[in-house]
Amino acid sequence: MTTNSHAAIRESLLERIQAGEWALGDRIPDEVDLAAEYGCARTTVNRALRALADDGLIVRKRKGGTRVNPFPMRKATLDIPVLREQIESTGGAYRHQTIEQKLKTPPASVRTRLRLKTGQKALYMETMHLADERPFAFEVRWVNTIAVPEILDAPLDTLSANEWLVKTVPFSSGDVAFKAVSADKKVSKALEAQEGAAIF
Amino acid sequence: MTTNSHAAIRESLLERIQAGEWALGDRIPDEVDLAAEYGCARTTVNRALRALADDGLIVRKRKGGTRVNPFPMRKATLDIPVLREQIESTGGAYRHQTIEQKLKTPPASVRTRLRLKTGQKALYMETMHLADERPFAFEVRWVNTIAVPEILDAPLDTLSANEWLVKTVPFSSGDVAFKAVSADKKVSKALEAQEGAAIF
DNA sequence: TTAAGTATTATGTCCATACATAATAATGCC
DNA sequence: GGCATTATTATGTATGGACATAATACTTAA
Repeated sequence: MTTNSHAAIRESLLERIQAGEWALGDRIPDEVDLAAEYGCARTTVNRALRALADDGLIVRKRKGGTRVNPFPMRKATLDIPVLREQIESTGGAYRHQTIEQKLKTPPASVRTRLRLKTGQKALYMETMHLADERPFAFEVRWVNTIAVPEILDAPLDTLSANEWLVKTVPFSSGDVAFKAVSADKKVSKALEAQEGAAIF
Repeated sequence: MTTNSHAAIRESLLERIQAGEWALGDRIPDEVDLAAEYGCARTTVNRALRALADDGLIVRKRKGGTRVNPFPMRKATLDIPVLREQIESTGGAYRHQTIEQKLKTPPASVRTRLRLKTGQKALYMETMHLADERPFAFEVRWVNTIAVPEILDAPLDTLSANEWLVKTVPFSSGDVAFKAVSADKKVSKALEAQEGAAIF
């Protein structure tokens, strides 16, 4: 109850579910009760619960209440940005460059998708994609190393992680999520720097 | 403006974007103006815009306003339910059964993911998955036949569409989305019927 | 007993308002 | 001019109240 926001509540509920406070298929308290418990408006709880439902963690039914998804289907969610294709289709030469690559604790949204518990780390990668040596896209990626431990030894210098994953990982074995982000401060700095470097 | 709901507004904006009312990277009216135009509260417009932003169709920045995503990255989103693995891991015998399979107009949420225009159809499939002849899961699936035209001739009797897609489709070529749904009326009817049939 | 109709309940949605926050634009100063 | 400071602006989030709706639980009549 440190801060009262939909994100914090979502966070808290996620932990409680993962901690086993409610079993699979169990009904969790309704919005009014949770609002009382967290000391906020029902609207706020509603938003948190809707987010969890979108992630497939809980199932909601009118009158029936909200339940922990009794059918936690193991699914691999791959968002594959096909950058190489996009670039080569316009006649450009594709190249990529790894900027950062290390184990890190992911934020809540990613953690939910990867079905990691709080504190568990995932492989964090930042990659710059270049078309004709000009920066084209910056990509952030999280990989669940528990599901895909081989990636730690993969030859990511020559293949992009994207390609490697698509070619190597049996789809039934892991949970992987990619995430392309829009440019923020850090990114535009990197883009500028490279753009400058490309000019000279 | 027939009905005023976040879904309708989202729908309308999606069409207007696809119709080219605003170019890529263009700024669209801000929430207050849209609320006035649609005759609703800003909250409602906000929700619609947030949904579109989640789908990657628009990009939002504080003070900067909302813009049509200038970087419409083509990406394939695969949500692969690995039902066979799940069933066989518990020692069951897996079998599936196609219940329905036809071209249909998808709802907005699916259409957005498949990047189809209004009115364009997609392949709609309903499949029942059985473990030891007992109904285990019901699955609804939408496939963009423009991206994956070969599926119309695929041997889906022996392979499930799931397996066929995973094995055959080059990931860079198409937009496919799967969607597993929780049991509704129609489904539970089907489940009951099959359960009864399995007993005798 | 079964079917039809009714009440109850938890989620779904909308509204009007308020304040927070990030990012740009404008300002004033050296 | 260049730089730090201060508006301004559009989105982000939260609230409390209201009504809609779907689905269950209950009741009543055939």
